[in-house]
Amino acid sequence: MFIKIEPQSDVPIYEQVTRQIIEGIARGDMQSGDTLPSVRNLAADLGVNMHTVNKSYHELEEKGIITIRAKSGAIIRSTEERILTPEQLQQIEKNLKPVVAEGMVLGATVEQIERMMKQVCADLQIPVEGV
Amino acid sequence: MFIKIEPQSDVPIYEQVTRQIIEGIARGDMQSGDTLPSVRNLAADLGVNMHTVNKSYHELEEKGIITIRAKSGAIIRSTEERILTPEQLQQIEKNLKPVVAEGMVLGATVEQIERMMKQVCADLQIPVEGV
DNA sequence: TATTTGTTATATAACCAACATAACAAATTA
DNA sequence: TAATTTGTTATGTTGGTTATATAACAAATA
Repeated sequence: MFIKIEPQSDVPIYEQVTRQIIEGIARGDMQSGDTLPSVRNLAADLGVNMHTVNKSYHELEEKGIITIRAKSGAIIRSTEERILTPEQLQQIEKNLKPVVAEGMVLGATVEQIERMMKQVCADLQIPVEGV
Repeated sequence: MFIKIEPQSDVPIYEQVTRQIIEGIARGDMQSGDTLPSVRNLAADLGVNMHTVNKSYHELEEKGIITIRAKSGAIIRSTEERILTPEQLQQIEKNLKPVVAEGMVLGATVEQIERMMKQVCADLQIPVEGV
């Protein structure tokens, strides 16, 4: 798989797994309907504990990104199933706020931050008009 | 002061303090050259421990936002002193990435996320062209 | 001089991250 | 059907972080 763990990061391992799976889906490495590797397989692959991966999968389920079928496997939900709720939109905005605020206080302009956002989108290979 | 602590948030108290001070500066509630309250005063004000606020101040210093003068006080650095280093820009982009990626996977469009970013800027009362 | 300041030190309690091991029961596969 | 694989649950341990409390120090300030 495409996941790389940085053991001495301040980001917890289970969070690293969660983020990189999300980025993998955004990038198109994985599609709706695809099955994630079993928690044991991925854990062995990454050299981490089974429960660490399991925690990540449940975080993904809580975010509404995958469906875990007990004793069967984890499946990436289709985009149709993933309807953006107002709560999710609010959550994204809540996550965005401290990042933007810090950037501004450090002296970044709105234009710079917008440029960075487009750069991130480009990294995720998401088509943006004008990129 | 303008800081409100949510004790049962999953965000640590010292992190809440850090973020709200950053937002306060971005919003213009505090300006460059202003002195932050002493760690003891702010701690008493918020009903938290001295060391919790102290940790927050040192986080702000590490981010390059304030200067702590030993046995004197903490001062908000001027925008001129705060020159955006490439490392800082990269850090902002690194912080931005998981938020944007999650939004996209949940079904948000680039336009929606850009709109949210402008909303955040508006909350921070930062003038953006066309707002 | 007395007060206020950040600093440093020590100690404690609670919680979280991560690991290890084991067993269970349902789903899948051979 | 039998063996394997699956997520689930349980228990325990280790290490680190968060947050508190208390105390003392030395420099800056009033």
